Amino acid sequence: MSETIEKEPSAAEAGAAAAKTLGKRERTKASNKEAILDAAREVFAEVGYGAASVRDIIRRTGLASGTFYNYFKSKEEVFEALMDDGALRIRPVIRAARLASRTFEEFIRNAYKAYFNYVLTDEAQFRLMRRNTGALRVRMVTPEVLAGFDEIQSFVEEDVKSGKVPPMDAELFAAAAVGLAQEMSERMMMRDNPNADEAAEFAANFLLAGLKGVIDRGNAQNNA
Amino acid sequence: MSETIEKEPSAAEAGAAAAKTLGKRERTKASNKEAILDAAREVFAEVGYGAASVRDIIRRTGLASGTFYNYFKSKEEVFEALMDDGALRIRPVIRAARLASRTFEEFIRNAYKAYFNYVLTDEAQFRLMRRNTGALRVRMVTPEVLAGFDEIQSFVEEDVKSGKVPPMDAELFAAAAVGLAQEMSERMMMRDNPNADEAAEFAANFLLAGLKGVIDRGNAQNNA
DNA sequence: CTCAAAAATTGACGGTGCGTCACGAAATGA
DNA sequence: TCATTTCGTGACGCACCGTCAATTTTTGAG
Repeated sequence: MSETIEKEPSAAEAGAAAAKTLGKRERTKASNKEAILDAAREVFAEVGYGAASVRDIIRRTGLASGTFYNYFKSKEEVFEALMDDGALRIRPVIRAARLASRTFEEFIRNAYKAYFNYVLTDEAQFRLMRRNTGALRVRMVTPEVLAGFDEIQSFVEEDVKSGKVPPMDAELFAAAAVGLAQEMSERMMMRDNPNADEAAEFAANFLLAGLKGVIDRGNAQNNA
Repeated sequence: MSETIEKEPSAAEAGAAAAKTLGKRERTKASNKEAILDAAREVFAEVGYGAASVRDIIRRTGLASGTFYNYFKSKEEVFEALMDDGALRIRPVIRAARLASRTFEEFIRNAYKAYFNYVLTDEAQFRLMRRNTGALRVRMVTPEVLAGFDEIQSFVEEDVKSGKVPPMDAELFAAAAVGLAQEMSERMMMRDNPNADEAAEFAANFLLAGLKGVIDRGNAQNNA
């Protein structure tokens, strides 16, 4: 917890391009963690979660087996970290969409667009997912992403409170939004020429119309 | 591969209530498999997939460890069998809904109703699922169930062909239907007083309105 | 620059669970 | 009754897991 300000070491030496002025400790720690995450991503993508071993992962980093456990408690934990790591990149975008959007519709369109594009962009995560499909599936919509989508629920709840929208089951609606994202993104990814914007538009149209339908039909049983 | 017709054994003996006239071989094989499946369901539900061991499972049956492998190839296989076993109970209902329904709307309503009720009914499957939520999640919508929902895609495709509905991306639409089922059923199950019919109605209204919305908005880019 | 304390790395080790296999028991049907 | 076939058994070898004491590296103060 030393909050002491670092003094430039022997200066120069040029050395690594690491612009950050950090102790060597901190630097190798960060790079090791990154290396382990990268290796894990590869291995999980290649052989699947079940077949992957901690040793397989650590071997690729050149580190010793015991070192793995300085960074992660178990195979499961590194896997979850991997998922969250991916999610962390999309989460702010969804949050930004939330803050920037005055309309619910605007928010939905932006959020889906961001999400679908992210899914397509992240090549490693893509392969990771492809490899892990079965009875035990990877949660592409991780808790982190979920939290992002939960903004949907709160948005709906606000609109309900302000009377813009009749009382309805906001939780189920948010679940629908998440389910759409999960399943549609998965199918989209499997295609030859995936088009994120198109899929996002489809999803958004679907969701917004669905909302309207639910309201019109009067699924207004609120349980609050 | 003996296709020989079974001759009544020593008849009578009354014996087990097993009405079926089967050789003892077949009978114990069936009951063993059932016992293993039951034990596996319990164990997975109690400690989760990761922590469950094949020995934990087989121990509850009183059988020897090696015997497990006469019935299943691995832990993963028995898990999948468990999932399919559950799905097998709902699949015919969805299929029946498909055959009995002349309207797409009718089909959707029946299918969702059947699915949500199934999810709530199957206590063991319920607990199994509750226990297995995380980055690695259980596929409540198993491949078997998926096949049932794929009827949705074919139904839509038919309607497209017959001109009832403008050309659209039936695959993405079906994905949406599946995603709804997966995520909404999960949330529903976590509630204190789950109401399957209500949730099913919500989902059906949502899906049908969504379909309309997608059509109106002209997400008509077909890729066939 | 030196050196002792702190922190991180290492790899060998004990333990656990997996899947196989040779053997014995049970069922089949001639 | 008996040979054949099928199934159950549990010990065995193997691979992986997570730990830990010893070792190396880094740190910061003198």
